[in-house]
Amino acid sequence: MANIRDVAKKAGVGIATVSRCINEDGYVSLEVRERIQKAIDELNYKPNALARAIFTKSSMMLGLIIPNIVNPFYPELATGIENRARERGYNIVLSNTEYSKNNEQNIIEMMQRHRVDGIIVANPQCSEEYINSDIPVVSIEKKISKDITFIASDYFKGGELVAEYIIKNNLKKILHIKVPDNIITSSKRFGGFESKLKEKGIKCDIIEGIYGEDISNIKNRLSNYEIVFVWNDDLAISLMSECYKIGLNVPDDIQIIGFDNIYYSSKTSPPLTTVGQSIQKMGETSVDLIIEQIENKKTVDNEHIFNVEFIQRSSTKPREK
Amino acid sequence: MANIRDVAKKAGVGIATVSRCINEDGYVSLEVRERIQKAIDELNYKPNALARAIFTKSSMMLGLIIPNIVNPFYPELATGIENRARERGYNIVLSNTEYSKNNEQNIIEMMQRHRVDGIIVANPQCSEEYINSDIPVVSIEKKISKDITFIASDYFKGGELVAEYIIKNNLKKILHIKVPDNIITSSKRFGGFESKLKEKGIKCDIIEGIYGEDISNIKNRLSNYEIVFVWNDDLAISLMSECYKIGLNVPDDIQIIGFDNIYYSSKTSPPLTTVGQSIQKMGETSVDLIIEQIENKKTVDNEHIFNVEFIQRSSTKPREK
DNA sequence: CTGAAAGCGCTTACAG
DNA sequence: CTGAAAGCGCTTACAG
Repeated sequence: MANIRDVAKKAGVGIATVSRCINEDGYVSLEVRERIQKAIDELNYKPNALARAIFTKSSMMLGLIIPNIVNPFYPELATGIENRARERGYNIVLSNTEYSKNNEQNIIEMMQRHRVDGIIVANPQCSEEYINSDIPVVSIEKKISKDITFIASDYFKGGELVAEYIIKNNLKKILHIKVPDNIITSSKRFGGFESKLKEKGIKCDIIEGIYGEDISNIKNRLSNYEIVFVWNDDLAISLMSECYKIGLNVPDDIQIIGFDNIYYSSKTSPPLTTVGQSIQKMGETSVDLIIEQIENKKTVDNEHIFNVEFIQRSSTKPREK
Repeated sequence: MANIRDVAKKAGVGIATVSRCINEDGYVSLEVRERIQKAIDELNYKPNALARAIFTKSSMMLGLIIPNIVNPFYPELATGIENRARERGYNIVLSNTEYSKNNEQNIIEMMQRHRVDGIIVANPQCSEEYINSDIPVVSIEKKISKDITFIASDYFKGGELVAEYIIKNNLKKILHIKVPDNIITSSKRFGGFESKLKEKGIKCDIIEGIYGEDISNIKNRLSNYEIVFVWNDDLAISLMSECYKIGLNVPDDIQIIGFDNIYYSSKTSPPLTTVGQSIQKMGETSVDLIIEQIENKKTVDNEHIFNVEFIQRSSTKPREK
């Protein structure tokens, strides 16, 4: 593959001039510019961004670490991130950890070696590795430390909104399927839900740690409940599927509420009532914040909590007023 | 950030020795190795993979271009690709084009500049850019040229399987929602479907070019049909949702068949009958084939067609025999 | 087994 | 406005 020297020779100029021309930096006479462009086209020359990065100390690459790529929450987040990054001239190196801490450590190491300009991580499992990193980090969903920029939705309020629905509709037999402890350590992620219910003296059963296929383990108990609040839409959709199989009608026999408002939650039968996060916007903001850190070399705002909204669809059935 | 010279100085050795030690290449005495390791740890030194790449002409990065990240088909494909790439020591630079040719051209250019070792592209819109690329390319879903390795499922057979179901069940009022022409140009993607039907003298209505929200435009006509074959699961799921809203029972009033077997197609109510592709396996194979080209600098097999299977779930209702 | 030197492809002062 | 030179952080023959 042609290099800058080949182009310079062909155009009959010095390599510094070619460099200036490519980077549109400093004056190059029109006539020379045309000669250089011609040489570039003829040689099919592509500037080596790696060589450039090593000098400018800026690779124009952002690392994106997500735990899982099947739950559409993360792809939607990634879309927001990728589009904004591209707008801003950055590229995304994507990795998913499959929720393995060991994978995550390897990925961080690799990204550091490749000199990404910043790392955006959703639901991090590691912490030391980010704290010790010389590279700026933005974390989504889970706070790593005071110094690391943190983005999340207002989970507390989300929980409250669901509790309010339950209270208003006078529902009594309640099941809450909680975030598995190994996924988000903060067990009070939906603290607003439990505290609001407790305020009114309402009890609810809680199951923790269920994920994916395990949902079928609880199907026998399902008919005991009027409503189930599930920690994310992905799992709520699995639960609806289970209800369909065992002949439990949603929402007549059992109501279901999820969390996230992923793309498919409006496409289930019935459409899923959920607490909506501004997924794409969170992604875009994470890019803006990491670039701010990269360019200014300092943290400005280091906590962004996004609002959530209760989205009433047909998997719940509010009492007529 | 520390560089190799800092480590060499601290360990009291030459930089060549540090390099050998890091790359486990050539002999370094145990005693020296320990001293170097200590210096690396103390300085928190991370070898600059960019500098290495520029010399070895191998960035250990693979470009992955997908058109869309919301249809779970592509994330699932990406998972297969990413996991296999990591196993083999490669990293993934991901970009999605949003089905825009212009985006795709920019992405290719950027990947070439970043000297990815190979590009895997799903459903390419460009062709010249790949043909002229010095970098190996593997294309999935759509063939670019004779010289570019191509991976796909046996769409023809998939179409035949669906036609066979229809014939066996003596269904007459059939609608086929076809691949939009702007997405896959090859209009005979499911040629097996139409030809098999024609063989038996069975007619079917065809709609082309519908995507996403537009599905609601055809809902008035839906009740005219006994069965709908939709070009992918993503759209089939939207269609089921539309049926639910207008009170059409699946499968009693209308049967629906999709294509892909994405993760959510088993979780709809009712679960979706579909033609299954080996999505993850296609991803893994694409990585193996691109690495083969990178390492041997030549194309070995340049066409891989994966088998498909008819997956009977509850959105169809076969006649009792 | 180990180090000095040349070179990978670029950019950036510094002269002219 | 343009070019020669030094240097970014690494690796690889080549000596020793």
